[in-house]
Amino acid sequence: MSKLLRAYDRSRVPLYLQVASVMRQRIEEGQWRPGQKISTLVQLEEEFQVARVTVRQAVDMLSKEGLLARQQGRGTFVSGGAPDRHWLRLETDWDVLVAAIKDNVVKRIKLDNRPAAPTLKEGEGLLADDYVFLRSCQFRDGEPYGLVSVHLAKHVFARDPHAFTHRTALPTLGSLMDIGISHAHQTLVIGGANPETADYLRIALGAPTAECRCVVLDSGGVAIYVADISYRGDVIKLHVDLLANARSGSNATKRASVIRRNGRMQVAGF
Amino acid sequence: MSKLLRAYDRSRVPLYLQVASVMRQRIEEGQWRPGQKISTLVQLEEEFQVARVTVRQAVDMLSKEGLLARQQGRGTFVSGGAPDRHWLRLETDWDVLVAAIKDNVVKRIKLDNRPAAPTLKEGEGLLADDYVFLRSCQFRDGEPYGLVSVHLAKHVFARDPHAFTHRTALPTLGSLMDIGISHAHQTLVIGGANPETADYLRIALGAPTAECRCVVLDSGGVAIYVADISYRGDVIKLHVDLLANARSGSNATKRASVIRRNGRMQVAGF
DNA sequence: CTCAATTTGTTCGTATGTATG
DNA sequence: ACATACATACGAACAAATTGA
Repeated sequence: MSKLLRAYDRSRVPLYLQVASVMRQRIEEGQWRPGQKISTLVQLEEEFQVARVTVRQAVDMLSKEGLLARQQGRGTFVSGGAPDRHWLRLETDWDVLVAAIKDNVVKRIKLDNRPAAPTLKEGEGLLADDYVFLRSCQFRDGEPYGLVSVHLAKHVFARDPHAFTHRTALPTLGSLMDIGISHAHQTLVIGGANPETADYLRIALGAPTAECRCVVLDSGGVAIYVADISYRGDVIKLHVDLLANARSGSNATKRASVIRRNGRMQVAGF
Repeated sequence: MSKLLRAYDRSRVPLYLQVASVMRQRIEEGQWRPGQKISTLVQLEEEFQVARVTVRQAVDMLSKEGLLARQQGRGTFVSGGAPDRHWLRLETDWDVLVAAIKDNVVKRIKLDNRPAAPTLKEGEGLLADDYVFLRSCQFRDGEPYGLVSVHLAKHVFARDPHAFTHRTALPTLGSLMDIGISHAHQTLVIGGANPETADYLRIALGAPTAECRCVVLDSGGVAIYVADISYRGDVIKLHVDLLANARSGSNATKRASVIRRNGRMQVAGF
């Protein structure tokens, strides 16, 4: 059995769509360049180990998308380059992050049912007395790309309700200088869109998303800001300077000693 | 038309699998807790706007996975908590990263065709004269989770061929103290498995992956290490301390001024 | 104990989409 | 273009187990 058929058994996505995805990927990566003649149907049949009609179905799709063009008797050609993806850069530093998102355009979402408090995991601090729940959708060119749910401690929200409801919360939070911030972290995992997220972001159910969680603790260890953000998986890009800390002069060996192998947790570079 | 059917139009993944995914997510998130009775088939029919048989197919799947248990006349129950995913922590600091992966177990892959040199993008330095290409697959409990392709400058490789072929390259590189490292960065985007990656990682074609690229430049700005890594998307987790830099004492406002809005690039927290 | 309501289990028939040769 | 096979999805009817009045 061929690689592809084994993969098909694992996925249940129609074969012609899988073949189309691989071909689209080749165009996006520049492996197949604009104007270039791609392999013949016979070659593609052999490579993907599928019937001719299946290859044709895949090529049909990409033709309709405007990526390929067929000419009877000549072959199939790449008609245009794929548009740029991964335009959204994710930041990993408080100051850069806050400065960067302070002008972001968002659309508030009205809520039917407001969850009272966030559910905090271990290491995410203590619950505040009361929270305000804010929700918004982020747009670019009229296209939604991020769905943001924020729990903001009520006593912090009360400091400047107008700013918190009309602008992104994090910069506003940063501008309240007298609130001591003892801790701020973010986590990211890759997930799949649930029905609600899929609907807001206008993507397929189960389409890959970046699930981000940002938690800010005040000087008393109370979680004053807890955000859960779902980004479309295809627009984000993360960039990390591995030597940023080393350059800023802290002790390298000391930091390296922080590593723990807690249970089955494992660590890797990315 | 319901949200789900609109989403179905966008995805072409079988409906029963989509329904199963949503239910699995609810169990993983704790929205449906172990022992709890979940909604009846009739309720699920209405919620997802699908036929009874389709709901049953989804429940069947999760039963086989051991997440749900059905009892005729009583209902369907959550049998156990979902196992912890996201066990692979991605590191964002050179020292921590190097120390952490130095004992990783990998399996070298024999190569048919060795690409001569990496393709460098802007800002990834200058090409070295010659490269050695190494490829390996990372395992945990006999399950593959990462596929690593490394271009290593030949003159660096020649310093300790045995170490570079038998251990992970990055720690070995770090141990060669006289090689000045001027720059090291990583990028991450979310991608989908191509046929080759899907085969090595034993995942579905197009299944979400974390596509990581790590580039190390020597003091002359030459790219001596270029790694392209594909991780299974479902096992990784990224954790970033937003205040790490602030704590190490560098000037916050100075760093914030680094932000550029180059073209249509946009920035966000995650 | 019986009865009715609830809930899952099973099995028709039908239609459509996918994939092969 | 055609015949064939299989998977997906629907709706509907009926069977079997559980529960509580």
